[in-house]
Amino acid sequence: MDTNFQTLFNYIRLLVDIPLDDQEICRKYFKPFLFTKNTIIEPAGRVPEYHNFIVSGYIRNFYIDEQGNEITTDINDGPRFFTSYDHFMNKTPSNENLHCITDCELLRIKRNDVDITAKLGITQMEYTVQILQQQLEKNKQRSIDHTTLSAEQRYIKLRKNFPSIIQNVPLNYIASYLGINPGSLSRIRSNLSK
Amino acid sequence: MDTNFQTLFNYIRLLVDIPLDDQEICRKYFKPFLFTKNTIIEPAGRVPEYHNFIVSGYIRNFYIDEQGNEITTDINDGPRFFTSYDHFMNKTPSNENLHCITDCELLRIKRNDVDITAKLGITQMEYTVQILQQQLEKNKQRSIDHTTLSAEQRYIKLRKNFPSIIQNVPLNYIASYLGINPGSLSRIRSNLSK
DNA sequence: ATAATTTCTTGACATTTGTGAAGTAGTTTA
DNA sequence: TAAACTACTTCACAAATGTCAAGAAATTAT
Repeated sequence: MDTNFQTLFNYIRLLVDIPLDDQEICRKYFKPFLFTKNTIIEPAGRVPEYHNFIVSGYIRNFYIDEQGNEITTDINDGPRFFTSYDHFMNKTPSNENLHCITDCELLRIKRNDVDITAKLGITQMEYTVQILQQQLEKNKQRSIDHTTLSAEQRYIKLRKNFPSIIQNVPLNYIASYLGINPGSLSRIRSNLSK
Repeated sequence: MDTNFQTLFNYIRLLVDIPLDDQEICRKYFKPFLFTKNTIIEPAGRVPEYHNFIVSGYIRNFYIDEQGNEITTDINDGPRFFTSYDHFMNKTPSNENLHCITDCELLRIKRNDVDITAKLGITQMEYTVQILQQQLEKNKQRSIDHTTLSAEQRYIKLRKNFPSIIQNVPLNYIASYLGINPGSLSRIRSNLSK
């Protein structure tokens, strides 16, 4: 009994039906992986090799800026798909690293296999467009949050929407993701707990 | 001789070829509109009726927050497609108003007609996905800019990339878009000019 | 041209957040 | 268990930005 794929199918079913045939295709092309904490599963500078589904664990995207600082641009936990979408689809080298913050269980499908399975049915295309739209909406909301909310409000919102991230991800990654200095974030946290 | 459509075709050709047949379809379904300054072409609360191509002029998206403040979330000038993408595609009521900052020449296609023309060819689907990806990338970059750049740096970047927006759009809209208080933006501008 | 309106700037002061160093606590490794 | 490392907090001070009111400048309407 493979709970990885059950997790995957349950997640997909949130948006679309997934016929048995398609489940078989998934089982054929998605491969389970187990990564330990601090593994870089896709390095910057290369075209992403895989489309990833997080079964469990926490993964961040980060890049190195001109001053050599790590900038965390995204943090995700399972169950969820994630990838450097634009680079994955355009086959251009990504500027981002994908980093396992904790031990992670993934299901991964190779780029080429995505092209193959895409020809098998319209369902996948529809699903892909929906995922793209979700991602678009997420990025848009994030940019609005960062233009309209204070550092404290951004932290409160993250804590409310993703409490498990606060509990499982080191605060300096969270600080970078929120665009707040780690010291300032610490101060904000201590103010809030009074 | 219709310069509106020449502008449209030239813009599309930046990404894909556009056969004569498809040009005819465009001429059939896209309708020219002329709006005067300060017209709201799509109000918040409704499902967007049109997909828009700006031939000339400046348009912003804005919504009203809980405190009654106008928040400008996007500013576009021609030539360019623009829409409240997620609401347009999902047929859900938008929370955003589309506001002509200046007199605007548009080409518009109705939602239903997009569905019709989509069935006519794969080119449009490919083009749509590319536009979606562009939009996704733009939103992502914007959120990164707002987490990593100071107010002054954001203004400098906008001025560099879109000098015509600085010259043609009132600064309080720009300030809102950049997430800067209008007074602070004025100070930043005066510091820069020294 | 005058008035009315909108847009932009300026200034004093408040608040938020950044900076960098130091120190504490917790966790991992040997 | 000790040592090493990582994560987190705290502090004093600096810098950036917000707030709000007043007024100047520019634009639009009468």
